[in-house]
Amino acid sequence: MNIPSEIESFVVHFGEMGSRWGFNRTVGQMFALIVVSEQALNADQIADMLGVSRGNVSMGLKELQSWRLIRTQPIAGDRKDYFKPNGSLWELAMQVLAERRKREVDPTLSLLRSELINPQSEQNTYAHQRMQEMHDLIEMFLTWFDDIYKMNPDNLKTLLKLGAGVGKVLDMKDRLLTKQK
Amino acid sequence: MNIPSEIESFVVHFGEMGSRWGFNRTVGQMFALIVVSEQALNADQIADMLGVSRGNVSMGLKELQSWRLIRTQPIAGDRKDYFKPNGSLWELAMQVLAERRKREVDPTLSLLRSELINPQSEQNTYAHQRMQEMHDLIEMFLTWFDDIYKMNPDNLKTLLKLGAGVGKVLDMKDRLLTKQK
DNA sequence: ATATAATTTCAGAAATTATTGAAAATACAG
DNA sequence: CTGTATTTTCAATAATTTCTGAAATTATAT
Repeated sequence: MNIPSEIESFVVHFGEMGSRWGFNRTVGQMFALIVVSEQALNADQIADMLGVSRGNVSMGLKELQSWRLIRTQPIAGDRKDYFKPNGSLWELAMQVLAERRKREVDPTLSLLRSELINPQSEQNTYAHQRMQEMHDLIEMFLTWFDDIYKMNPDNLKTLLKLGAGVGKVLDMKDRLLTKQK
Repeated sequence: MNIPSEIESFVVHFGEMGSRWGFNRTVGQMFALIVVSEQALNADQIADMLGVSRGNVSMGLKELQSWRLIRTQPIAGDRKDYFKPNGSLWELAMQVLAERRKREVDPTLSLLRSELINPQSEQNTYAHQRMQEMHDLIEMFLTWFDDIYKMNPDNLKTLLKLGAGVGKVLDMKDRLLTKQK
């Protein structure tokens, strides 16, 4: 690996974690490298820095683009494609959440929906009830996520920082409304 | 596969999704099977129903137990271990979230922390700043998650159903407090 | 058009991960 | 303690995923 020592362990770590995050080692390393690089990087630079083949980098770039995590940056007088992160860290994090939801949760909801609409056996078996329960739970989470996803980042950050404190606000709302009556 | 047709596609699906969820195909199928079974199942039953080896089932059960997703249920007059889900679907979902957080996010936070405390180069490089930013973002998410995790399920469900509506409640709180002044 | 630069593709090789099944270990009844 | 039932382990093998590198394709400058 041919990269500055201060980022090496960071890049290696993202490679190791890559598999847990839905992409492979090289893709994880590529993402880490692009995120901490001030200048956009071209494919040859990435291949050289990580010590992997040019073909592998090409496939990895495709994958990161399909996740909408990177984009190209034209550099005047250079025909190569240069890649940089597709937005702020906050935007990248939200993008990862949205993409994982699409890949990890949506297919399960679809399956449950079609099983429940089109049951293979009479309803009210134990299994059927549990699938219904699972469907409703996933749907609740996704409705919440859709809602939250639409909020503007500042409100969302406020909400995050509030944490469980939001429960107190809900209580307070009730008390205030009661008093007003 | 030797299971009732009404759950077969559900079980197969959980096998396919398994890899995206951090465990392998067999473990995914085992989990699905245990969740939709009214009676607790023993290892031989599972091996037979899924058509996999006894050894594979033994390893899978270990893994599901390490995720705290299943537990044993003693059956009078039977020396075999019988397995059932370790709690309600809600509890299982929260458990999956907690476990994935531990495996997917905590290690990255640790790494960032140690890199930032013990920097390999002078601070204020671009890379250093981005790592700091990433650290702070992850820490914010985790603090939020810890907070939320402690809430009781009913409040949490209310909050989920409220979704972005929580923004309105925050606004209302401000308005009510202002009026009271 | 032609030549050159850059990127993508993909078959085969390498690396990794999952599975089997038989042997070892453990648990327990009589 | 002995014998039997049950579970676990793990070396060998199978299956899957990732990676390489050369050939094919695409893009662009002259």
